[in-house]
Amino acid sequence: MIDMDIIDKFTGFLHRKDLRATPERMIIAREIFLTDTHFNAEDLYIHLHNKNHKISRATIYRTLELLVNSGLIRRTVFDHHTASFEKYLDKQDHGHFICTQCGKIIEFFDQRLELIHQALEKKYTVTINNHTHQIYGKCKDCTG
Amino acid sequence: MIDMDIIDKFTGFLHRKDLRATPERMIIAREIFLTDTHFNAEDLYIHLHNKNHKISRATIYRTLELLVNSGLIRRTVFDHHTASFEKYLDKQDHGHFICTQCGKIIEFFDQRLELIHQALEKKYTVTINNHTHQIYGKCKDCTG
DNA sequence: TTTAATGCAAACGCTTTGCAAGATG
DNA sequence: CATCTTGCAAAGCGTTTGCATTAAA
Repeated sequence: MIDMDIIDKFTGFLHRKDLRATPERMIIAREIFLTDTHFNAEDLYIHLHNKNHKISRATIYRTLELLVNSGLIRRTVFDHHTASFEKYLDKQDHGHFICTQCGKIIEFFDQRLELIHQALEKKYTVTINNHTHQIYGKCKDCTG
Repeated sequence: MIDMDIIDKFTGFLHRKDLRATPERMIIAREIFLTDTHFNAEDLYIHLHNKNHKISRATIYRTLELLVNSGLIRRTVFDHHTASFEKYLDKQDHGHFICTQCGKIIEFFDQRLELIHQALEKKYTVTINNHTHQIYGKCKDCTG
């Protein structure tokens, strides 16, 4: 089960850091890994409360940070205000196309990006840790 | 004079939109185009007050929005909170490398990005309006 | 039983906005 | 003189934090 895998990885991370596997953390991790969308903290808060999991916003924010640090989810800021999160386990690096009309997000991948990064590291003698590549425009349905 | 050019373009934009070329707007536009760095609203506020231009933050935010809409400056959100701005007249499209240690920003350009965008437009039938490409890591001086 | 996590509500930081006073075309 | 813009202060919004209470190991 993929779920189990994720829960295991998260508890492993928590133990290594001497942190506790609380019910709240487990619920949050499980719910995130049952869905496959981009979401923000408030989405998650509402989703959890709809499922009768009364977890505070504070705990959600704190747990999202842990999940980011563990590498299990990725945080992206698409525009100003509101950070977006997505599951990131065993997922290949990708950019995002965001439709400015309907909000749809398309994940895209292009190997040439890797070449651009390599060239950059070489040219400026820098070390790359992470990156974000966001493209804004109109999707197929919203053009016209 | 490049300056004059920018002031002209801005007033042209304002007139087209039936907006007024107030002293505050002219001062802000001039100061932005006298410098060549990335800056945020607060930087600009302080800079203006150091030069004894007592312009309110509200007006700065409102004018920055106009300048973005006119295409004369570009707005980028590097990480959460605080939007960054840069002069964008006659400037080629570029990405940003941001050193997570010292904050230095390197602008980089790679023609292959254009190819990636073309492929994306074709593959998903989308229209691209703009994009941001940010790379985080350590610069030459901060590695080690 | 020690140390960490939760929830609450208040604080935060950047940005936006309502409104009265003032300036522009 | 009609309309737009300014400055102020207050509100907005997402996020973080201090603190007392509760719970994990």
